[in-house]
Amino acid sequence: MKQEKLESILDTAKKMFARYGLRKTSMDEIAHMAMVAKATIYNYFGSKDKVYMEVLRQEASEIVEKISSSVAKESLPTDKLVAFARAKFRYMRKAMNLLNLDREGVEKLLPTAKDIRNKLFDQEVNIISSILKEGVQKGTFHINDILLAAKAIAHALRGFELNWLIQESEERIDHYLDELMNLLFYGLMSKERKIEV
Amino acid sequence: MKQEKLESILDTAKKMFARYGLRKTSMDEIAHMAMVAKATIYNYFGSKDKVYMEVLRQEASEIVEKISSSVAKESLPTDKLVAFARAKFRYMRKAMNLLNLDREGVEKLLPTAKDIRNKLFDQEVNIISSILKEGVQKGTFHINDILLAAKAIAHALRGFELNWLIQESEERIDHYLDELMNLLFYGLMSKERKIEV
DNA sequence: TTTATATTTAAAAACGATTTTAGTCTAAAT
DNA sequence: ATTTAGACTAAAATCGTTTTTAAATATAAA
Repeated sequence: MKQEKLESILDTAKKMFARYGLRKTSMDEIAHMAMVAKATIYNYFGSKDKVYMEVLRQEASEIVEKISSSVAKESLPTDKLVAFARAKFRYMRKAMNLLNLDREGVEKLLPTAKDIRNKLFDQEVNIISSILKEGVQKGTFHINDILLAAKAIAHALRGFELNWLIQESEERIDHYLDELMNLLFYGLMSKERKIEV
Repeated sequence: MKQEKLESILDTAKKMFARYGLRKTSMDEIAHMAMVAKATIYNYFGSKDKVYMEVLRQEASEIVEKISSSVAKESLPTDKLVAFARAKFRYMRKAMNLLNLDREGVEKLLPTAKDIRNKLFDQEVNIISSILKEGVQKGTFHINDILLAAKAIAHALRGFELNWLIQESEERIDHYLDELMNLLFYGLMSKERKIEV
């Protein structure tokens, strides 16, 4: 098993799935473009679906990675949370296959693909949790149930994910996202509130 | 134009669309079930699509109505906001046509149907705005840009809408919703926070 | 192991015949 | 003056069949 062959296969598969979708790209094409024999792909992956799943897995973990490193660059918990939200949407845009997943409609979705999406969600919750936990330890945040709060925030962020999928004006969405962060930090209740996020 | 005929048509159309979907219900069936002549439906509505749009419009305005009355029952701005969120999801569940809209996939969606959904969103923003405004006037809330805040909240709530469309565990979602409200009220920043919503 | 090639097999596309259905029209009924 | 039943048309959906495509396997050579 040469690593480069495996990478070549996944690389071209990723590009072709993104461009033509799962149904419209054949194993023969992938083999040809990746310059390997078709049998080799089957040796490595076993089936077309498994190739696709691996592509999804890669995109998902890439997103988690990018988000994590964006978050790590910040030191304040508040900045980390903002960095999280922004990075999530910036890099999601580029994960074409994870997105096309939605475009094809909810019911056609392979169960494994659903799992990958759920796992991504869980990882996001984890990251948010650790940000919140750090915030509590540093005394910046005050939260009773960290996990519950993290999940609530993760769910809320999905609303934005959905909205720029349906092609909202892009520019605006970011404003609302910033405002949501602002609200999350300082709440609606009467106290002085900072404006910039 | 007898009002009862018009209502009968819309009523049966609503039920049949909800049960069998737009494509699988014919004008002949609607006419037969509503006990009117097909020509009558065309007299009133002009086309099948227009009947469908009217059904959607009704469902949307019904939701707005129900939400508004739920909100009106509360007197405190905080209670109103919670009532809004809960009512929205309770009544959305029953608006099957508005939901099937999504299940059929984003791209097949009639442009007018999109408009109706956007209008519903705008109306939700309006209700939230007025709640926030009242909260500010009463001194309960402190918000710089009310409209911006309202939109951010409306977007966030869409995340939950999406999630129980994909059939999350139902029970849990409500918890996260409550927690989101809690976060919105009191924020993450360190101060004492009330628990019950 | 990997490759090229051939083979099997199940599913998707293509096709044409048939039926259904949106939308119109008319003459009779209310 | 509406409303109705029914007939009509043109377009779309459905259906049964054939053809093609593409996933997956097998084989033999490199």
